Amino acid sequence: MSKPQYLQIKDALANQILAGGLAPNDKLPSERLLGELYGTTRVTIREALVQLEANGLIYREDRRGWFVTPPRFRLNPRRTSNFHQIVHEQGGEPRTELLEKSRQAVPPALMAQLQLKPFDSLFLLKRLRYANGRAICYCENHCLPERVPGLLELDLAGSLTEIYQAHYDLHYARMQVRFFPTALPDEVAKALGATAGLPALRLERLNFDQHGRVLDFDLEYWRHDSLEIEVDTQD
Amino acid sequence: MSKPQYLQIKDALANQILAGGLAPNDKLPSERLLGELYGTTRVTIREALVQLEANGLIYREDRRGWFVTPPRFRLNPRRTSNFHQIVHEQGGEPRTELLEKSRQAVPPALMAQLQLKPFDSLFLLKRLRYANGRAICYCENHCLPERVPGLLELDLAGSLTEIYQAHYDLHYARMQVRFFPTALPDEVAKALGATAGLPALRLERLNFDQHGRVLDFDLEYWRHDSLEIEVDTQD
DNA sequence: GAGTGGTCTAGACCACAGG
DNA sequence: CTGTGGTCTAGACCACTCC
Repeated sequence: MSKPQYLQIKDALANQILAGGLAPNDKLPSERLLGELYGTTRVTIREALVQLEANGLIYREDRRGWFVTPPRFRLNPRRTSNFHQIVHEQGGEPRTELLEKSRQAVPPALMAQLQLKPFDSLFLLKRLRYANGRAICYCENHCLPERVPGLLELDLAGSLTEIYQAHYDLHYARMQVRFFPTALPDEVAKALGATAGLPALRLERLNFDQHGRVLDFDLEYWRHDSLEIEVDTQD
Repeated sequence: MSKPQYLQIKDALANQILAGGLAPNDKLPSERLLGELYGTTRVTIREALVQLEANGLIYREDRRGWFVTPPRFRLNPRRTSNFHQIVHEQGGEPRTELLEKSRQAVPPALMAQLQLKPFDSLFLLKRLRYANGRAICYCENHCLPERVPGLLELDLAGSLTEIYQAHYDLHYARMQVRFFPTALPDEVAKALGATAGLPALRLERLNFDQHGRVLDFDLEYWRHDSLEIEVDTQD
């Protein structure tokens, strides 16, 4: 009736991390060394580490090792605050990296939501969001060219919200948000430098401007250990 | 530059499930049989299965096998609708099982939020939420005895919302909700009949009644593959 | 070049489910 | 009782990081 070995090791490691004063982003000993310390094989040690990763207590960087997860960022899906603002308010150093910008035919799945016809086109931005040097969110913006002509010529490494405001006099007045837990797709995992199959939050957002018109559609994948969400019905 | 074997097998299995017409809750072949089919060992097959589980495409029942996940239920944290109502509206058969009811001293972590003093007591309910016979949510209700005297003598296998309304003329007027992805703690996993460490959504909710007073505090763990959340800022 | 994590093999034993 | 998934061993090779 006792716990399996890997859960005992998981608890032992968790205690070491929480009580032993390991700081966020500190590196754990190597898997082989942990195997010796706990008298077992790498497979069992890895099972324990994967459990801690699922809990969000540690994370890995590909082939570099296991590290202690820093605190989550708080998100309020009802507020229109942008990524840089949120991270900055909570004491982090935000950064956005532009992976790709292009003009594409509207994906069939988005046609209805964006009120478009076949062969209408969209601006597509693929970007990475960093906090304190750690990539925590992959983000696709599908923008209506009609609303934001010339968008692709602007500097897209910052906040879209601010670009909309400054160049087009538009802002988000309403958002339809939908999200659920899943795992990172392979390509997204690669972009984030994470393991394929890492638990993640997939978030979709349909944004409207102050005139009630559809403005853009966002698709985001957040690392499961990087955020928490708050909603107050009174806000 | 090709994918590792377990990801190829994952894709193959995903196609079999999606295209091959496996219905929700259908059972997959045994791990040993899959190992033969794909010419590899159980360890590699299991790695592929765990990936599909992380995606939410399949789930396991302890020692019974792997099954195709049924569709998620949609949740709106801003609406005060209760579990039975939500599941029923979406074509499911809801059920609530009472695991435990007791009166306990307030946990220190809740004292401030519930505006209580040390040694004040709380009613504690532990319950399981089922949809179509599948346990998808573990739920703890921490209720203020002052608001709902005699609560423990009532039938607690239904909706708390309705009990509050019918017996105490109280309803939720405001909720502070907070949630984040993590893994199931061991005890919760056992109660849900799930694997320890399964990805999950941990949800905390502080509820206020129509007089603006704190009413109760909920702690819930949802299977990661059982729900999706919708928020519309205009609602 | 040494050491790391990522992947994989070929077994084993156990506890439990189901007939 | 048979078969299942859950756990574990003791290795191996590779791709990559870091020095």
